[in-house]
Amino acid sequence: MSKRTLDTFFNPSPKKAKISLTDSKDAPSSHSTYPFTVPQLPPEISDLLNFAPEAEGKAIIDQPDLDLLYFQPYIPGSISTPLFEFLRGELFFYRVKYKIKRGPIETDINTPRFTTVFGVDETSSFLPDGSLIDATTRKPIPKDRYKTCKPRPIPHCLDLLRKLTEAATDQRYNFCLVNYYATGDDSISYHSDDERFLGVDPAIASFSLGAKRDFLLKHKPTPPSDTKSAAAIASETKPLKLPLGSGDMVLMRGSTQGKWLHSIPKRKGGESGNGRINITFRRAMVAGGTENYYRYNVGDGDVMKWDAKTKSMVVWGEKKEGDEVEKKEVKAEDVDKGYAAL
DNA sequence: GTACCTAAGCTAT
DNA sequence: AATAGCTTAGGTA
Repeated sequence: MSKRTLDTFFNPSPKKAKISLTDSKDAPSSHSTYPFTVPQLPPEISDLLNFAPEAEGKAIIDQPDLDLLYFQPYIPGSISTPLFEFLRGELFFYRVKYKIKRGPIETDINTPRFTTVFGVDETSSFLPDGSLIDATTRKPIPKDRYKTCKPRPIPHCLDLLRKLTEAATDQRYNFCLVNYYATGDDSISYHSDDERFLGVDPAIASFSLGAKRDFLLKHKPTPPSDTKSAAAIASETKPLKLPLGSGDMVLMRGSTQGKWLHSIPKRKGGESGNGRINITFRRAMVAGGTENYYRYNVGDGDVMKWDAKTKSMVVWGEKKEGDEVEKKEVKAEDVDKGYAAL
């Protein structure tokens, strides 16, 4: 005879039967374009994200054409390190390689940072099942809309941050770029995120997690002018240095991208070895933006994943013999506007 | 202040 | 956008 109790007789188990893993609210994010699934944030992190921003944003508008809002920090201090370690440990990254030609000499560039990207431009949107529809007609997109990439939906863990950031900054974002700077040798040189496909005066929210790194901004060179004072030129030339700490967020808006350059320079010692993650949210308006971001932030190289044992990014998944993957070469001419990081 | 050393910044390719 | 190689800045004794 069964040992079934009265209690279980009158309270039959509610689980097992119907609730599948993929329906569950805390199911990992998966998609045909992901090399592996990405877990959702543990509650001890996501619960506290709702208390962000921890500090009020401070406007930095005291220089010509500069419009920043600096949250120091934005992410509560109690979760910035756990969030950093979660993302470093759970996301897939790429070390993009390409060639540049300087005069007659061709040089191999090994991008000095790890990157990954999610999102799709305003002309398309993802359905819950992961398929892409046209944003206007709500019908499946034409097969040739994205010729060189397969857009990836933003995983839940990053999409939560995206939504909170939209609310806090009164802006909309459809792309999430993530960069990992493993040591002080990783960097990004001066550039602007002023691609045409972002539209005029784009707003870009940039989060820092992990090791502290200097963020340098300087005005773009201005055409010579007789009417400009030496002091005015000096103020446009002097770089501004923000010591970005874990949890900080910088919202760059208005004419900032059009008129200023920014970089994360290489650094000796100190922060080296701890690693820093940068997350940017931005809004691409046309399909060309999607092609560009995937080409230069995913590329066609190996998938990399954090290895806790060696405390480093290692190639994920072993290639078996006999299934060589064909790789396309990136042309130097296409690279100039390719990167958009910080 | 001065000499020395290293990190940071600049620029042509 | 990245780097090498050079110049300048900054710290230390």
